[in-house]
Amino acid sequence: MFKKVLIAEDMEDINKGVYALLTELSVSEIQQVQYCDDAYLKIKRSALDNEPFELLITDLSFKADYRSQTYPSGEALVEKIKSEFPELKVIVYSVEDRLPPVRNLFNKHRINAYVCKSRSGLKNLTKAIYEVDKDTTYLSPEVANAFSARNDLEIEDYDISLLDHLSNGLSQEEISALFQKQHISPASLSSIEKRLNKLRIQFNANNAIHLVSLVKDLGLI
Amino acid sequence: MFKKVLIAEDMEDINKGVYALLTELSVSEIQQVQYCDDAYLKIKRSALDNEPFELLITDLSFKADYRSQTYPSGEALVEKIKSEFPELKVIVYSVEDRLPPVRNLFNKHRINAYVCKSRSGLKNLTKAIYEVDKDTTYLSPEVANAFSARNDLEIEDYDISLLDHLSNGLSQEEISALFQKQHISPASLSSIEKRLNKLRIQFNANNAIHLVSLVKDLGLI
DNA sequence: ATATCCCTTACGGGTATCCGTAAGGGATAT
DNA sequence: ATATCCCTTACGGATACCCGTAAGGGATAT
Repeated sequence: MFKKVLIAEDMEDINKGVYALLTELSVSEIQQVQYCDDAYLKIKRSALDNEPFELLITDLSFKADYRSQTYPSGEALVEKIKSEFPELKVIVYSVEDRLPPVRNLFNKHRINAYVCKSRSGLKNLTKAIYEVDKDTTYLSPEVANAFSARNDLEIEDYDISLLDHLSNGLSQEEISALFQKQHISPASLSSIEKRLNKLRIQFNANNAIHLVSLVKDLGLI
Repeated sequence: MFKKVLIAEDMEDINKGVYALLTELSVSEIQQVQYCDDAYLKIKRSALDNEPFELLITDLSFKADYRSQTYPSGEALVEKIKSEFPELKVIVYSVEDRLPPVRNLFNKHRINAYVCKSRSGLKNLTKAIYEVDKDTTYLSPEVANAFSARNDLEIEDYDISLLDHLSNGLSQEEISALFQKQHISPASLSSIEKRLNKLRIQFNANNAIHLVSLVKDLGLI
């Protein structure tokens, strides 16, 4: 079982709950932080001291306050950590239960487990810790079909960026120009129109506004 | 100080934290539920038994699970409670820190206090309990300017419904027809265009998609 | 080499939206 | 009563978006 674990979670009470859980699992060294930047510093320091953490349990959303942060979100922290310390296991523990963001964490950042905060969050977190200790991954039941069921159809990064630009106020013509400059293909206005048409059908959207509204709710952008 | 308090919060650990806090404040009777429907039933029952609750502390978002609920959210619960038991004090305790939803809770449902879950959430919750006990309202510092500062300019219900219809995929023409049927004025296509133009300027939006995207992020719809 | 398929692009017509102008109507002030 | 102001509505042109068709080009198969 893990000996040295770091908890990154801004809310005191939850942080305490996780701490209590780890104590029950007889983890000998548990450290807690309420800011992502502190998490990074602690991990960095412990690595330099040759006493590295074995597991990071982190939330996704951290309330911003007067302290400005290099890593404002759990995702930013995970990205940095996993690129610099790929051997450090990471469990994300968050209320987010939309599938695309969860899938992203596994695909892009190679996290080891995802647990939804919920009525039985701590129970699932326990399972996750055991699984990750055994070098397997774990997915909370709430988001179990993040991969298995082809729940939302195949959406490529291209589509995401297209929708993102749209939601940020760019016209289709501007997006076309932008893609041309960035050498992203397809870039023609016609292709963009076609792609958006495909997406509208896929998501049963009446028009572009509806489409963007839907994918925002789904957490795709 | 309150003697009989109900906590409605789906997450176990937070529920426990609030319970502990109330115990410290020597509230004699504390009951806890993890579903809004249970909260309503308990309140109803206690009223019938002539031993009514004096205070409800509730979250806003409750994770949906296999149990289908009449009141799926804290807001739905609060609306029902405040209409049926207006004398029951209500404190909302949630992570939501966008101003419009918070303002709505006070304006539409006459809640007594709003506390943001955050690093110092429990401290603020304590303050809120004291204030509400003294028959005053309380607002968490994170959302203190929900009323004072004219933070987002004057947005009427008309605008909200307009933007909501837009985000649900209706064309401006369809919205015009709908408003005509509902005898909502102004209903003409021209007026709707004008209103949207005003909103675009107000929110610095490039186009309608951008506008809807922005107001969604702000929590207006 | 030719055929076939798929993707990208170009084009054109129809529709929705954007935007300015102006007419009508109600409320209030003079 | 008249003038003024404000809101609603109508209209028309410009632009953006929607949608179908078709041409070109690369990859693979025959």
